[in-house]
Amino acid sequence: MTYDIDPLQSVIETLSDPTRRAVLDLVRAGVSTAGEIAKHVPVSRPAVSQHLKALLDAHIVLVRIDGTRRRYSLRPEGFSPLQSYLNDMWDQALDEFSAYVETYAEKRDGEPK
Amino acid sequence: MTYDIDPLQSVIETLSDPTRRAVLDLVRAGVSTAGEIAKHVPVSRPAVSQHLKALLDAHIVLVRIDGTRRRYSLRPEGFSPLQSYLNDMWDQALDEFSAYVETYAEKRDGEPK
DNA sequence: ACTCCTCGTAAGCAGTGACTTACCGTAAGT
DNA sequence: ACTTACGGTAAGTCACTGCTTACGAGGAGT
Repeated sequence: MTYDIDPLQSVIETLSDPTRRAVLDLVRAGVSTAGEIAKHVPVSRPAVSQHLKALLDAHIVLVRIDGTRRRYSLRPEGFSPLQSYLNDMWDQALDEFSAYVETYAEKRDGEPK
Repeated sequence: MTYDIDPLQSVIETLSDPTRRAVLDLVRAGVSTAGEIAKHVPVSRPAVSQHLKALLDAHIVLVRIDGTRRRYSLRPEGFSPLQSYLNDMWDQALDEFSAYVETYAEKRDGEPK
């Protein structure tokens, strides 16, 4: 991952790896520590650490230090950039649909009662 | 891109490339042909074709053949897997928030009037 | 039929990113 | 103090992917 000033880019990029999503799912499910997560995922513990770092950098996960452990938790606001992006898509779809309905209704038989 | 039976995986993976999102944005904006898109993007025309193929495979874009041209258009339903995934995240956030509110209210002073 | 235009596909290359092993720092328990 | 458990970081490897150039297929117009 290079620099990433763009929040949307970093969120999508981070979510695009399946293993990383698996890690995220475990965090979501309450498995909060790196070692514990590693037991449920087919990669080594350092790999999990690296994924957790990526999730942190994308701001979709939080750490709380707890003695020698680090407890990770979900940070749902982190998904906002992605959600906004999707909303744009849906809006567009709606706009085009209503435009289509309008022209269709007009060209066909004008205003239906 | 390997095989991808998983729709969520293919959508996220496809959206994760910035150039590809730029191509998608142009399609959204009504620039429907490969050659025309290539004029607005800092890569070669074949590169654009490859991106369009990826978008097709992920089912977030459609083609209509029009003589010697191919007109691409947005297919918003293609985003559904991603939207569902996000919804899960938000739901989870809501659940945890209300659980927190409940225990907090209970432990603190019982049911507020 | 010949040319022009549009565009997908093949092949090859270079950069990136997801892993692994090895290592080191640090808190907790005895 | 010593040991044990946790876990982040470094270095190196390998596969993948996004790019380019070169090519070929197929409609449209003359």
